[in-house]
Amino acid sequence: MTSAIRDEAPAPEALRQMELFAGLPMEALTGVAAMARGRHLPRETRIFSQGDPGVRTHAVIAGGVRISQSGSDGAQIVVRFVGPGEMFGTVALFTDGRYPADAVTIAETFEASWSEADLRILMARYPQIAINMIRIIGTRLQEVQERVRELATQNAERRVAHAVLRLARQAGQAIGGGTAIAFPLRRKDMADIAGTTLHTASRILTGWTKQGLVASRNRRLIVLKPGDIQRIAEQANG
Amino acid sequence: MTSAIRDEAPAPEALRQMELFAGLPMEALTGVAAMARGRHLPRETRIFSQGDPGVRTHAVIAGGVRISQSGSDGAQIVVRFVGPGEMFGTVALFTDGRYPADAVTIAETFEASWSEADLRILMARYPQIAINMIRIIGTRLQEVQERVRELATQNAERRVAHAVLRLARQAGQAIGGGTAIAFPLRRKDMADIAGTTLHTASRILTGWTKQGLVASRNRRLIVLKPGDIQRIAEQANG
DNA sequence: CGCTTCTTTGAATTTCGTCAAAAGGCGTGG
DNA sequence: CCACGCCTTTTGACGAAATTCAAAGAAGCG
Repeated sequence: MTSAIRDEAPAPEALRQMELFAGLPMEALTGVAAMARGRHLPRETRIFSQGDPGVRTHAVIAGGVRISQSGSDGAQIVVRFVGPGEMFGTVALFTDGRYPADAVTIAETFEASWSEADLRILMARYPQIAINMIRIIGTRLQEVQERVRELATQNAERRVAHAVLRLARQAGQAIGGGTAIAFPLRRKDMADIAGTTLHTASRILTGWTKQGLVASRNRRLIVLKPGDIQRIAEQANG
Repeated sequence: MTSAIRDEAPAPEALRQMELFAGLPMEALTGVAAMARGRHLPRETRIFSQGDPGVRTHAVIAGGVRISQSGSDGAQIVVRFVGPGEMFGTVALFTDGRYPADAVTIAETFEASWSEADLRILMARYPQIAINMIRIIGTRLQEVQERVRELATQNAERRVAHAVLRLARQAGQAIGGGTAIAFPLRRKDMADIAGTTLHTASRILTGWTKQGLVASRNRRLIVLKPGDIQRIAEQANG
């Protein structure tokens, strides 16, 4: 199911919030908005698949998207979750013209996208856009690098702790006595994020639940004691 | 020891080979060369350290550089090795102004570097540079993502196999009956690249040596049967 | 030639993934 | 509203893989 519920251009004001277009004059934003394609998509809709040609750069205006990647051997990881104001599908831009991952909505979502050609025109006219893009990708690269170090050096519990903290920071909303992660997460998702199996992830999370560090309400994880989780994330192995 | 042996500006012709300045007119290259700072550095020289402020973008003209990262807990990984024509230190550009890793020469090296301010001027004048930069970082991001998947899903032997193949592709030179990796690698380096311990790396490599898949001559690894290594890299776990 | 650094190897231990199965939730359709 | 089936989560037992601990050999360097 890839059909849009309703199509419309995004508002220039919505673009102003986005890092890619930060620091642009209003007249530029109008031009950017004119080149955008906006789409409303229902939950669990595939936006693009690994290997698809004809790359566009996407941004979530509202809702959320899961980016995942599967290798030739079928093993899968979740690359990240994308929330409002964040870009996705930017990596393949100006490289090989194929998406390197799958993107699927995890809730009803309004997204905007631009073609590579249009973006090139915009960048030539407003170099600030290119610099913003470099900053965005550079930051992402650092984050992924961080993840590599985690995977290479830390045990499963620490990795899950990091993943939970990252999600809470990225998509946390305060609720009575804790921080809830906005979107529903299955144990399998947590496992794919932390680079472990759903069994290990389940064991760790139920352990924490029994200690009162976290709680789950209908698929949504609630962090009750961020300090304790932080301590787990930082403590040396063993 | 960070003292340069000898300083000089890089030749515009040397820049033409670099991906960052691909597709630029000669007159532009002259301008780029004028803004560069070139340095000759002896072996095992630290170019920058994790956390250093005042970020510049660097390129190796000749020689090689090891980029490594260590976490707050002391655990260390090798991010990558940088060879002639490749850039490094680009990630922090336009972000937080601090280097995210350590860079140390692994051989006598000639490197060039540009300040963030100069690069910004160059990009405003030649947007192609910005687009090249985006492509370079985007490609790197994909590679690192790949590594994340490897670490999350593959066992140590497969990861070492991937690491060896990557190095051979990047820095391999044909010698009698095999491909030698140009720079000296200790077991600890291999381990840090593959995300394991030097003990495990040693066991795996001596195993391969006994089977005749690889050989070592004074710290340099020689790949004798790339096909067999490839098979190990691709075979399912177990 | 002696010292330091790197590599190899063995044995014990631990972590984590695998196999297997039960229990819990949720929505659908009767 | 209840019963059924499907999907997810939990839990136990087991085994394989890799880290840790320990120490001996080998190689490079002054």
